[in-house]
Amino acid sequence: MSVDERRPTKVKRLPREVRERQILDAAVRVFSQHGYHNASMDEISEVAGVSKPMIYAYLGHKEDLFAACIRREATLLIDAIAEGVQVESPPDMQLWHGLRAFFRFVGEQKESWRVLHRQATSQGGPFSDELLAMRDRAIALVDALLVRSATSRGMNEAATKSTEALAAALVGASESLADWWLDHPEVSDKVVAGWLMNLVWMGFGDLVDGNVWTPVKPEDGQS
Amino acid sequence: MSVDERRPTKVKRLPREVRERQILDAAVRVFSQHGYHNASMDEISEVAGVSKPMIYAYLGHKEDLFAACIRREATLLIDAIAEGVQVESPPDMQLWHGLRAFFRFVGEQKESWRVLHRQATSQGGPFSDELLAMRDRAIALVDALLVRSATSRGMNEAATKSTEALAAALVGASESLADWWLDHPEVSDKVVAGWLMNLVWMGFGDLVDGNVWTPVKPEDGQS
Amino acid sequence: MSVDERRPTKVKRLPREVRERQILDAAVRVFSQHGYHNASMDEISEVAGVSKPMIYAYLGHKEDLFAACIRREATLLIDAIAEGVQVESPPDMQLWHGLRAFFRFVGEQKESWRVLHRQATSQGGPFSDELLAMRDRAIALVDALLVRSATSRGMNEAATKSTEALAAALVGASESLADWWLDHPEVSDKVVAGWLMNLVWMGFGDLVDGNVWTPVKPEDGQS
Amino acid sequence: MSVDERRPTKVKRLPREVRERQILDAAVRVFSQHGYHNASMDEISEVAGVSKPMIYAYLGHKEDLFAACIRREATLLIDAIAEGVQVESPPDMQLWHGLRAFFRFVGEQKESWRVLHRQATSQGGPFSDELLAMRDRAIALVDALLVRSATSRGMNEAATKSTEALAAALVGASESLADWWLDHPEVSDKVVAGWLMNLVWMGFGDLVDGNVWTPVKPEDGQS
DNA sequence: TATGAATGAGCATTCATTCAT
DNA sequence: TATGAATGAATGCTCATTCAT
Repeated sequence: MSVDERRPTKVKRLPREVRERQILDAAVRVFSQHGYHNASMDEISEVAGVSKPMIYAYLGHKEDLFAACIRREATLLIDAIAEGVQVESPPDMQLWHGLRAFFRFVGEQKESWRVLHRQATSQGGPFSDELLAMRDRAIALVDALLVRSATSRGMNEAATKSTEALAAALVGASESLADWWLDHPEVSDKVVAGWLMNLVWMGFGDLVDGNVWTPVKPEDGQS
Repeated sequence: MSVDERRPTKVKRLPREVRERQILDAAVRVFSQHGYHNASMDEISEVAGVSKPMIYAYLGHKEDLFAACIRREATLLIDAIAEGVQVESPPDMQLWHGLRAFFRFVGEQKESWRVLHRQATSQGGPFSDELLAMRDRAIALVDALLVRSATSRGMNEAATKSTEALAAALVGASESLADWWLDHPEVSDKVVAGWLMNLVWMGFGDLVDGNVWTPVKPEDGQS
Repeated sequence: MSVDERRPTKVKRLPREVRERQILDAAVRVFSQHGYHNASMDEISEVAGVSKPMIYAYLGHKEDLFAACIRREATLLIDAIAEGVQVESPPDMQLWHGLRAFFRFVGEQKESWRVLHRQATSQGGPFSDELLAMRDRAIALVDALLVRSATSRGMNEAATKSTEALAAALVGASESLADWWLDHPEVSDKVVAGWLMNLVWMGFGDLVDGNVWTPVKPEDGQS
Repeated sequence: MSVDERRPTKVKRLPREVRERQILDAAVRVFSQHGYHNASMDEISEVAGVSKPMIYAYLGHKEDLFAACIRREATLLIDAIAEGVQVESPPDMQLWHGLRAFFRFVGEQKESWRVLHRQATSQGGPFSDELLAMRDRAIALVDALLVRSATSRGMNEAATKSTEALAAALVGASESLADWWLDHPEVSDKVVAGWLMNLVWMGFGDLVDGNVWTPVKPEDGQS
């Protein structure tokens, strides 16, 4: 058996499914390194150990290939988070576990995260649509969490209006913090998640409780 | 035939300074519309009303040109923020005015913002370095603010370690919220800034005060 | 799982002859639709319901395949014409029946005709040789007819020299008229054949009879 | 002067107009040799002594380039014919001079003729439209000639219906005869034109005069 | 100063063709 | 017999960049 693996016949003849995974793996790697535009199909095919025609036959054009990468990685991320969250838990625990799962994913799947965050956010191309949609979904989920939480604590008007915006802010903060964390691996994911949790959850709690910050002199806020 | 025809006004001999501004304006516009890679030097030269060799003579290669755009726009943003902040004010007011200036800038200079946020973040060309440096500077400023604030309120250890990370989170939250706001122009910049201020400042205040969130059951945090 | 599933009827083991016909049919169809170059072996194999390796095994390379198509269809055409012509008849009747058979074939086998006329004429691949040879054969046949006819009516020198050229002209006229006819299906094949017959036969008859057209002023013909 | 021509500066800097002609010349040559599909832009650029980007800048995509070739050559042909024909002459003389001009053109501009006849006729591609249109125009002109002629001689019904078809036949005959002639250069263009003129003009004259050919036994024509 | 003219170099894509099974 | 899997080799096209004027 091991001999077979060491000396593959000149041309490995693998089932489509396997090849597709190989290709996607290579593509994620290359896209994550060079970015969408600077990534060449040649390099991907080389890294995948597969000729270009196979890529086109199985995954389609460059754009399709990229979209497939995004879709796969985004699904992985979402699944990871979903797996972490317990639906029955109170909102804060859900958020907490969601954040932890998120940071764990970022820490373990650096390349996936880079593709998702760096490339797809960039701009243009029909794929960013796909990713922005998933980002919006994440925001909506957080929003729902915030709403539930606020409701249970007695929502006031100020909080009501702001939940969607704050959900967006939280997602952005998570992304940015994830980037920061990649440069500071000495901190554990648990700690990082804790910081963010404090910032956001406590801050939001204050808002809900009517414990709001306002400029000392109201007129200072005038534009 | 006549003297006028031999020296048509078409060939304007403009001072270098003016040409450079024309070119940068055009470049920002085109980069912001198509993204760095899809923007072609041809289109930029056309929009600028200047031939390509001039662009190369004045601003250098495409990368240089892009970096120049980033630099100019980032400087504008930073100046706008700096102008809003009063150095003598207490930390919260500084942050408040900084945020307000930031959102005002985003609202008024949409193209600039798009170039800064979308293009430069995207992929690690040599230019993103430039931008990341400025982003880091912003983070450092916020960090300093947080430190000052925490110090004045009696910093505890938990807060000390976290300031830089939280500054990064805040910057990310601001960016993300700015994007959200561009899709929800019905909200005033003041209100948006207020939301973020509450979230962050109050949350950070809680942290400093030792009023921290922790998982209900500590063991839940185990990975 | 069951025996039936292990030997699905899907894999028909057909005799070579049948497969070849399937393939040729498909090839004629595809070539006639897209032209030689734009026709892809993939599409042919798909239309034929046969995998590509089979095509190569049975009919050889693309060029060979095309040549085989040409040969088959040209043979069909020639047979159709030969069947119409009665060898015993006088030359004019032979030509007449030949033309009729030709137009009938064009009307009934449009795809065959398109392959023969459009594709093969077009470009000097090595296949067009094959077709040009058959075309030359047709011209030679017509030439023989003209010679016989002229001889029987007392050939003069002018006619002698011209028969081969006129045969070529007649073949070209037939082809062109066939194309015209495909766009004017309201005319019957008999009528069309009649027109051409008149034009050519009568004109040739005049020539043989010495009833020739000459420029009014001979010097007009000088170049 | 001659020295300058022998040692051009490394990069000749010619006005656009000149380059376009060079490119078109090369394109006609290459297309005529290899056919549209087998002609590569690389070879054209090489033959033209110009880099590919210039071709694209000046003449556009391959299809556009080909269409430009067709258009130029077709215009040359039509102009050559138009120049030969004297509008005031009687129909037969017009046809005569038209044919003579046509054969002269074919003899002198073999490459042009090959591009026009072989390539464009082939099929598919959006360019053949362009050429077919010009062919139709030629047919229409001949048709008009036939109609005028028939009218002046007392047109009968049989002739009336057939003119358009016969015009198509004549054009096809000319093309085919031109091809034949290219293989038989020993015959003068004048003689060839004379043969065709006789065939067609006399035959058509017979038709107009009611001197028609019919199958000996009418029932022979039944299908 | 200012530009039309020119190109090297690369990239996505496709297709006929052939193994290994 | 029959085919899914695999590729070498082109080819059309684009773009940043630079001369020669």
